[in-house]
Amino acid sequence: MNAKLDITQVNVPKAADVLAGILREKILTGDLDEGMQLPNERDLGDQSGLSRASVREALRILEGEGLIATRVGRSGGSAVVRPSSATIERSVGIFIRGQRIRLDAVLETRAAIEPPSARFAALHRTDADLEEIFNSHAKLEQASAAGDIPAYVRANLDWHVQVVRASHNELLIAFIAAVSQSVYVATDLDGFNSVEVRNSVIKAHRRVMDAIVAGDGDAAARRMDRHVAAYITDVKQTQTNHDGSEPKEI
Amino acid sequence: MNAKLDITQVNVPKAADVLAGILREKILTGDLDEGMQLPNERDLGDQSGLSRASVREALRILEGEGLIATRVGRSGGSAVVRPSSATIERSVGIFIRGQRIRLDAVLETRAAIEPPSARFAALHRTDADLEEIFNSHAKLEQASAAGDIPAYVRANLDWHVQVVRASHNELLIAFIAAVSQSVYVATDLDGFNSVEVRNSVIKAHRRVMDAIVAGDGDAAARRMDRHVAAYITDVKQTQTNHDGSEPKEI
DNA sequence: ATCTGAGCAATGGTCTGACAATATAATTTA
DNA sequence: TAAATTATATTGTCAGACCATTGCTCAGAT
Repeated sequence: MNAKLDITQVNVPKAADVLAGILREKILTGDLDEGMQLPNERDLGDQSGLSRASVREALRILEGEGLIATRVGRSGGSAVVRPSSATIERSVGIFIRGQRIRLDAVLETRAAIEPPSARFAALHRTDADLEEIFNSHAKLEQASAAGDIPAYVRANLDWHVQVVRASHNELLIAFIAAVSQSVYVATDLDGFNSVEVRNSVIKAHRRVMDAIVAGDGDAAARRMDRHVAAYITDVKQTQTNHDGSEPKEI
Repeated sequence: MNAKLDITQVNVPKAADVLAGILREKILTGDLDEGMQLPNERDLGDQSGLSRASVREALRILEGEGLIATRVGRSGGSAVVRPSSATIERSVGIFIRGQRIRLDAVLETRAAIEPPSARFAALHRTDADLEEIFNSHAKLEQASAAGDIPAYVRANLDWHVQVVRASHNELLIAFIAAVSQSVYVATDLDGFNSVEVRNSVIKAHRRVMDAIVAGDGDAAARRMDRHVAAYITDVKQTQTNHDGSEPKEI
């Protein structure tokens, strides 16, 4: 009689995946440090016993994960790089577009993350952070006065990112950067961003900045919360004015 | 004399990147819908004028982005899939490990996201959501009573994910899932998760669940905020008790 | 009619070898 | 010394072959 075995699924990893996994661990554990050069593709093939095609596939995986960067030419090759928030931004962007996440939900997410981020910003900000935030706001006021809506929208989003950047929490920064990227492509509506809306945005930003300068975390969180809530209201208002309130996708 | 041109950088996209970009757009715009089969690699090569190696590289890129899934064998091939949060989880995990983000910062991020998520959960939860949350909590109590710490930690994280899931905000769910994944591997300390800590966690969860059942967003947010703040305090306490308070990496 | 098994066909997985494109290093030349 | 040229090391791309895996087909047994 046949024995009853408890085997879940026969695992057949591809050669490139295995090699990528080995290299990934070496990189993430610090065994291969930032800036270090990997052997060239032919040497990697010899060392691993794989063909150059498989080696290239493994390298391409790591490149997609933002762990290495590859250059052609003499003294080129693959070098270890620090994974940046760019990878997160890319995957979040694909997720939003692929899942057809509605603009409402994206704004809701931003509204959830920004107030606590503003609190951290008020508590942890340095003088350099303040300067960045003020710079962004100056550009915002300038673009608003000039009526340059695209520049205004860009400066607006940049201001929000700068505030979160002052929190010095890299994860929150990455999340906000990723989400903002998607908000940007969707809120450049004309009809929205009227003079009245722009002026109230400027006032709200000033109040938040006051709290951050004063190091008042509670006030910063509260004011940011009111600001983003008002923003969402404005967006919904404009959407229902424009069209018959069909839910907006990105 | 040579003209002075204002060219930033000569762009030399690789063949595979171009093809991947084309296919990516077709997928994200819905031109290629979920479940549809792509042509096989040889046909794609013929249609695009590229070699099979380049086609494979393009497919590998899309696979890494979670946009297609490839199977071998007859009637295999590459099919379009919905990008899931798994891609975000992977990139966030790599980001945390690669940037050497400290456990403090990860917990801080979770503490920022969960209270507003609990608010949404209280406002949007369905009966099915409540059942999932109660199930997770039941497992938590059971594991705690049995003294099974690993199961307890897993149930604990699962409970938090379930709460956020009740918010029905896919982005927040993805972020929490990604962050929790990293918290899990780091908070399975012994010494931590004592009986006293476990009992206070259970009480806090009950209070949060009461608010969610009642649909009281403010209370849910407030109680979740207190809960995660207490959790962070406990973790820090344990760390300083154990060793000389060296900051913990993941 | 239905089950069983052997073979067949279609597809991705891997390997090999070659050549092209490119960017740096080394050399030559003015 | 500085500029131009050549050499070289490296990735990028291609073509073709064969292997591995999976599902389908169909003859034959029950």
